[in-house]
Amino acid sequence: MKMSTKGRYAVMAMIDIGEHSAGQPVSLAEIAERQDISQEYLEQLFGKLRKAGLVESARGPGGGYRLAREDSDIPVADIIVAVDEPLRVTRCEGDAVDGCVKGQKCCAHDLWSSLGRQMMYFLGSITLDDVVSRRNLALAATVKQAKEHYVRPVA
Amino acid sequence: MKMSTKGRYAVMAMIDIGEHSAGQPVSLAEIAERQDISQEYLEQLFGKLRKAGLVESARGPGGGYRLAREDSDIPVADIIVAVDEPLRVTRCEGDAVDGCVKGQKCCAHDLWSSLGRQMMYFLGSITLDDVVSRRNLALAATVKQAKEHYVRPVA
DNA sequence: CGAATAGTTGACTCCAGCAGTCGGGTATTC
DNA sequence: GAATACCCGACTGCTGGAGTCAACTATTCG
Repeated sequence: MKMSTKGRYAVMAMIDIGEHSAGQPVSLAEIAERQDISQEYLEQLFGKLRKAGLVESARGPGGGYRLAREDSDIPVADIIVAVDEPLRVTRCEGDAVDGCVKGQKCCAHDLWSSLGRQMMYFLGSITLDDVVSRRNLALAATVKQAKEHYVRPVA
Repeated sequence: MKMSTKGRYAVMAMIDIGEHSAGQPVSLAEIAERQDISQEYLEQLFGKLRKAGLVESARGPGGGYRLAREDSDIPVADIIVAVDEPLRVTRCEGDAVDGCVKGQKCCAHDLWSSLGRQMMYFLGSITLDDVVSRRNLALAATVKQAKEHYVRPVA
């Protein structure tokens, strides 16, 4: 899991499309203007988003990008994963037990993978649509369960 | 919220102390050896951990560090926060609406702060003791609730 | 006392990766 | 065929993390 402005920008741009595309594709110039992100940078990001199949492009005048699927069908996690490179495996990362500590799984290994999973689940369960159509959020009640599940594994 | 090997190392080291300290302080040399982290780097980290009041030090021969509190009383979150600097505010971070987009709160703002909170809650609810005394974990059931709370805010 | 141990501090180097830019493409529309 | 807008790769600057080094201070123990 990784979070940078890259991922943030991508999500913002996707939301922008969701909000302003009325069937018509939305040009990067518009997005750049509205979201205050340089167009050149957006081009980079949208290259990846397109390859990931999250958006479709239309060239020529009147062209731009449109969402490949319903916004209620695009989890935020997909966007992040598409633009943020799969961070290099530093010691203890992902599910593989590559070089944790002396070839063995380090004592905190499960903690990190659990955290990563937690984040992915969270961002995977929230769609573009969710982000657009809501304001003020709070979550708290889930905490206790989170701990329960960590301490006394289900599997 | 930020995650780097810094935070990981710190947690590993703290666990190491928790496991090997039988009343006696544990020296950095030992930890460095067992966890395969350079001692010089550990020195840096422990400087912060000490200032944060998470460990106590004893100098001289036979010296080292010991946990300032019971391991069941040290949430992982505290450790991370102690060593990972409070990341600089890039555009849209923390709770402040500094420079999101043109002075206004950007459309994804709540999403990020919610994610950060989610991580903090998770790591804040897990103590050193939890990490040590468990294996294989899974959490999943919390996801649905997380989404509920995001989409239909309680407050 | 003095030597060995081990924490304390601050400055320093190295480098991957992010943020952002530029220039030249190619497809499409009108 | 001109304007629009996506497409692509290369390039730059720089921050911050990872790790090193050296000199210092406090404590123990013989």
